[in-house]
Amino acid sequence: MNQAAAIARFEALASAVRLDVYRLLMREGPGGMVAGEIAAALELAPTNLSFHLKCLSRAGLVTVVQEGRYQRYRAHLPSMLEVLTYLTEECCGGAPELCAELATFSARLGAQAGKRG
Amino acid sequence: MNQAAAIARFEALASAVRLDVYRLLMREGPGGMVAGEIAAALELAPTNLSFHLKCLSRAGLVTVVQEGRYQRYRAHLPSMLEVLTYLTEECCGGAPELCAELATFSARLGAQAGKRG
DNA sequence: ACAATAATTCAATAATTGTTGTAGAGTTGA
DNA sequence: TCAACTCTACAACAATTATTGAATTATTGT
Repeated sequence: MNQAAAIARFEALASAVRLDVYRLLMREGPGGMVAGEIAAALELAPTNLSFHLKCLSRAGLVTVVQEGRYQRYRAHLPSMLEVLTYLTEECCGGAPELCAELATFSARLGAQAGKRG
Repeated sequence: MNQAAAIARFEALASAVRLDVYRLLMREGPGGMVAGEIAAALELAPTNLSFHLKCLSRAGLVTVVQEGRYQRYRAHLPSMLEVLTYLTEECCGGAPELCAELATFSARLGAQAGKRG
């Protein structure tokens, strides 16, 4: 993961609308939601939601698949794992035992992400 | 943790300068760095660095303590834990076993944060 | 083919954020 | 007290981001 990709993901979550959308999709889990459902749940204008969904998907934080005339969105856990790994790379140069714990945590989140797709 | 605080933290990391600073402080670990050292390491103008450090500290991602005429900055792990918890609250409503794994991960990062202060 | 539905793209406007230079507040050591 | 040093506060300019409405693309069912 490079710096530009990490910034795109932080920018994506640095907006009230997008943070609400992402957390909603997190709560919804593997089933995901179609755009209209998200708009109804958060009371957003379709145009505005579309703008923010595109931002989230371009950042890699959510995935989209077309279902007929609907677009189904899902939170994408592996991309969050990548961000956390990027943040904590070479962490605690003077205290390597802490880094071992981070590695363990990453492995756990990674295993979970595998189940979600 | 509320939405506004979470947004402040994502905004804080959604800038190349601040992301570099945060990762540098992460690598440096508990010892932290004074502003001048950070400026030298990243080749930043003092005024500009000060602006970004304030943003990071107001967001709670770094801590500052005064040491004589120096200001020492350190990455603050508990605030990162809070953000992750906020993101994954009520995660995977339809698959509770995944949430159990997230709880485990949070506990681990929490224990680590305790050592760092 | 047609009308209805779902979602996006585009263009215009409003609002926010980043960078730079100058000045100033606090600390140190003689 | 004075000069040197570290860092921050303020103001001005440049650049980016968010929201809205109208129009467009694509799909469904009759």
